[in-house]
Amino acid sequence: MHRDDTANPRATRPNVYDVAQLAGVSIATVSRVRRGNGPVADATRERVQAAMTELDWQPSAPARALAGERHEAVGIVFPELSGRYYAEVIRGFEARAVEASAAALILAAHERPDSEAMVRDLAARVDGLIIMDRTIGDDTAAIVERRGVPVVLLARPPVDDIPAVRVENVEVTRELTAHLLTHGWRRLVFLGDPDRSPDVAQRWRGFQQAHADEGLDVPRAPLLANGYQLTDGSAAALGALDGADPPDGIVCANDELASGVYEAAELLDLAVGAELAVTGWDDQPLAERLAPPLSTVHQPMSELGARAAACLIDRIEGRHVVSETLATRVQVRHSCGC
Amino acid sequence: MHRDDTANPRATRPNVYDVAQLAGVSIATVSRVRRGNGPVADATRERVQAAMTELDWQPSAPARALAGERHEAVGIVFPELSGRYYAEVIRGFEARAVEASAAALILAAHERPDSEAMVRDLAARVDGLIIMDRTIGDDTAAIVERRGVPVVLLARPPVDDIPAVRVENVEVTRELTAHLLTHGWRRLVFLGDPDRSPDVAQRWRGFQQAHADEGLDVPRAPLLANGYQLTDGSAAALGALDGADPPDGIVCANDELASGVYEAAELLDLAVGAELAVTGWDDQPLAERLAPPLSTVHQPMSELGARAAACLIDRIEGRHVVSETLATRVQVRHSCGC
DNA sequence: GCGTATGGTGTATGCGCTTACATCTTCCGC
DNA sequence: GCGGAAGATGTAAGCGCATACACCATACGC
Repeated sequence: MHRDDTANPRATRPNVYDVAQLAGVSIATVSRVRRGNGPVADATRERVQAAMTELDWQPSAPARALAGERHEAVGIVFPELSGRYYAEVIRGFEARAVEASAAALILAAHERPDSEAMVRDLAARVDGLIIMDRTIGDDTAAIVERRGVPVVLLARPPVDDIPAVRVENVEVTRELTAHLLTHGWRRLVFLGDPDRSPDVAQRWRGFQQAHADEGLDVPRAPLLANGYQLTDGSAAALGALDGADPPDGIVCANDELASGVYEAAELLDLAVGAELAVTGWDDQPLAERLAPPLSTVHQPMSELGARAAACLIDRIEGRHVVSETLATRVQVRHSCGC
Repeated sequence: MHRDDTANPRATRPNVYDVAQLAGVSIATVSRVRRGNGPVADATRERVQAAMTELDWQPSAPARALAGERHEAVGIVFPELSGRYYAEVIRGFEARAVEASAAALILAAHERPDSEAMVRDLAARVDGLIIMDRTIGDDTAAIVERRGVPVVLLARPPVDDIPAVRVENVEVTRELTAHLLTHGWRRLVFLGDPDRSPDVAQRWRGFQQAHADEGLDVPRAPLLANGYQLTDGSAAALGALDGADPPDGIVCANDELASGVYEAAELLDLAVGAELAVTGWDDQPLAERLAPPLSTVHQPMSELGARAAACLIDRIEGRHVVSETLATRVQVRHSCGC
């Protein structure tokens, strides 16, 4: 025996040896019963199961991972957990992970300077990793992948052999912008920072293309906000609307920014929908509740996380997967004047 | 050597032996360099570090956990990840966990039938566990604790030796309700299910006590909703407002339900604030944006998660901790008629 | 009746790391 | 000049599990 059996067995967590001893079998049999593989006589199985219950034994996850080379865990790296979008993505991710009986690890890369190291540490404790948005560089993703941990990119472009799950951004923003332009709004600005998110970069491109399509001057620079929260939107909008040559329409990179624009418009006594067009992105429940109801783009947020998780699990299990683009659609309400 | 060195070393992840061999030292020295403990000559340290970098070595988390008996990971179990409240709590939790350089595991217990087993499985791969709200029973929490995994309860009452982190619910709801009553609203109902959440149960109690304080009939039953989303609120409110003896004020268990009540009021052509008082709970950013701005109770959502994580880490490191109750405050806006 | 599948079980090794302990140098004090 | 402390490094024994392989029955073939 590997341990002093005269000591109080309750002083520490039970292990296979304890169960085996109590059931009067070897650890191999205990393992076979637990895993449900290999042949075991019915009577033996019952004895072992009784022992497991009696000792309240739960196998050590690290030990299993070490012996079996599988962590039964997946991780997701995202920039931050503020705003509904990320919460929904993580919700979808977690649900799919649990369905595959894998533990779900999360890491908010934030603007943390050591995020690359943290990601690599995370990679050492999962079977696969989802890397989302503007968090860490493609090179780190490649390193993780090279180390044998499959990666799926989320809301960013695929690289080399690493597949990505994204939503359609360009065409739908083009359509949305065209909608505004054909309804007579002419001095549109785009609110969001293309440099800080691949998604936003694509939306900005769609916004520009719509102008080109109509033969209009193509906007050269977006209106930048400090972040993607309501207050960021109101601050940026206030500056633009109160300045020289104010816009008559603001295409926002998400719904929270749009809410901020509403706030700014209210302060400046501008009627949204009549004097100022505003559009969002995400189609959160709140979009419908704003006054006037917000025209926006619907994207399947939780499904995005779920699909990425599904792809990741496929990769872990050795199946070949390809990049996916999930559909989005313009959701017209009244903030565009309709 | 434990492995066939003629094989391509890149075919598998490098381990301590590879690093040790490359640096010309023993694995003990490699470990010492990595952990930064024990005495190591400067020259040796540099050689080892160079080897680690060259091989791009990341120690196996399971192996470390198995040898060191520490997972360097903490987990949180919550009922669901819909709604801002849970997202914020998890945000605070994750931030604090990472600060303590622990990985963050999440598990949505949902209404999953096997959630108890899932929690026990989760408990086998963390150093400590936060159990939130109505997820799993106290008995399972006790089992986890008895197995040597410290538990901190979140938004539910402490039991035995398991500390809890909560917000103040009773007094503040009493104050909020009294505010409504003294402003002339008389036929108040409480919207939420006390049986499904300890927090809501306390809020319901505060609601009742306010009536008793004023010498009024104490409401005997709350208005139940199917969940805590906007649509749940509107459905429930629609039924109540459209029935016999409609209420003139609705005290909601969270802001999303209150938004739903707004929707119902709109459908029935009732002016919130004038003909119908509505209050929420959470004080989400959206509360301020509703028309009229929502009177609600402010609670420190992300701090709740952060404090729980801090307590958990204290417990893991052997420090004694006591239960905490975080302060809340009534945030009067206009939906109560003020 | 003996050889041989086959089901049931045990033994022993390895997963990659930490660490107590052993070993071997230096270098200092007297 | 010698004993011994202190520094530097190596050796080996686990941590708890999975599993290849060995082993022992029994049952069946002919």
